[in-house]
Amino acid sequence: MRTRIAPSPTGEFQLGNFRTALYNYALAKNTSGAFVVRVEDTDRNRYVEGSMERTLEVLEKYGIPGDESPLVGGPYEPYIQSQRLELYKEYAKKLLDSGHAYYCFCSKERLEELRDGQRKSGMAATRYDKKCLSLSSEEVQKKLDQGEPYVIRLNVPKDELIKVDDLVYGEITFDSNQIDDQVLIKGDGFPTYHFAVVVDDYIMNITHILRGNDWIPSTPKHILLYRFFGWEDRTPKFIHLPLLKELGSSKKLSKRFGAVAAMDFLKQGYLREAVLNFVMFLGWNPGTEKEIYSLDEFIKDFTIEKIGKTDLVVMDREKLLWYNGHYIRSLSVEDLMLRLAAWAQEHEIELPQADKKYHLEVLSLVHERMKTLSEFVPLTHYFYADPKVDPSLIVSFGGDESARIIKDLLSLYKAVDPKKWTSADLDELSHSYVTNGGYKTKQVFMSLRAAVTSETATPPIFDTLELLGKETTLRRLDSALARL
RNA sequence: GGCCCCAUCGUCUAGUGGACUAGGACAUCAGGUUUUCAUCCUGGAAACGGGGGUUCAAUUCCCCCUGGGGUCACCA
Repeated sequence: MRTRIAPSPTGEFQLGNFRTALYNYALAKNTSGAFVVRVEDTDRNRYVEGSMERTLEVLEKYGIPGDESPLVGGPYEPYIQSQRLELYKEYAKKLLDSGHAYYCFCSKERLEELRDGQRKSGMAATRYDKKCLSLSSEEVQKKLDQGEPYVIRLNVPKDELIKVDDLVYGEITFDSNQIDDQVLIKGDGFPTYHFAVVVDDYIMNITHILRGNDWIPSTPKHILLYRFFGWEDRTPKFIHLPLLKELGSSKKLSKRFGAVAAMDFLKQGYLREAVLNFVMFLGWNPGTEKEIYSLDEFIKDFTIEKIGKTDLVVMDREKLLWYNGHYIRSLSVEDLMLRLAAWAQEHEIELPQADKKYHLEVLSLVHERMKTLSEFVPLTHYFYADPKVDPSLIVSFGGDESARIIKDLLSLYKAVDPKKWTSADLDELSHSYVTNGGYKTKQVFMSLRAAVTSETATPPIFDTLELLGKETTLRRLDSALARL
């Protein structure tokens, strides 16, 4: 199978489009076909500089690059529509000649009036009234010669039922009277999406179209085009996918809830395999209880039959977070460090300085506590620099005896043989202090934790002290004591 | 509003007439892993929108209602 995505360079590549890309990629790969990336930059007004490059880059980063794309080329070059303008004109001409398309010279003002009038009269959908269809060829030629601006419209037949055969939704029937005479070539000579997509999909031999179900209503226009060109036998299979929605909101993805651009998830410290795994299940599932999927496994198991019919899929960011934690935990500490370093470098995030051995030890303590790479710094700051400790935090655990506890621990730890500065020894020593002093374990250990780390949640406290070392521990206790 | 689509726990979903006391995962709650947090383990609560049919039998098939969404541009 040959599949494609057709991103338009009008902004950042969003997660919804990314999901579509992933499914297209998987379908092509599991049939040893090709996944095409074709940039649809036919809207000059909305064109955003650099958008195409970033889209191609993000596909690359997630490991689902196009087999054919503006980046790597391919047998049907070019893969950027603005470079294929002549082609569209040529094909528009064919439709013009066969009477399936016509020139329209109506002004924007007239079209607006038309629409307003139709709306007021309570007409269902607003449609062009085919006024210019009645122009004689002489009149058309005359206007053309005079250089009057024009568009080319599709001549949609009256009173016909147009059937769309969708592989997940089944057969959907549309009344042609509901369909507008779609503009095919715009006033600036650029094709509209509807026209360019059909021409290019045909030329590029695309066999399956997976796209968001917001495209369902325009599919009959595309079907008509295939028919008018005489390409019925090469009409691709249509597969429409549920749209993505934000949890807690009634509508589409929103920045209010966090990242929406596929690239941003990476930047925020999500692992690509986690985002991939999360996205796979937004509209598809294998029908088994397997939930952890690598890209390769997904490619192997992905089938159209298992795509869900649901209309809207809510993306639950909590689940993504869980996936991310899962993948972080499944990494070795060494690998995690490599990933962390690469991530920090790529996104210009500053990591604390220390030698590799120390980093690894810190990492092994917070490994299972990290849900995103970006949590590393807030989770470990006290391993790298003396924290500012709020005395009241210590008091909130130690009460009136806070100063005494810290003082006792300080002298207790001072006497420890540096060679015996280990988690187990400190644990034993401290526990006997708690018992002998008649304290509550929580009172003592939480005071200690707060004094040394300024946090209430850390790895086991004696593991922490061991790694911090005797000198640092004493220094921090000393400074905490001074402020109590 | 016209047209089109969709409808199982809070969320993603399994389920294609009887094997369903409706399964899993996330989230949530309780307990355990003898200090916190996290991990891990155990357990709990949690759903077939409503009404008609069809059938010996409906979550599953049909119709209506309701609800949700999409789309109606010289944007994609």
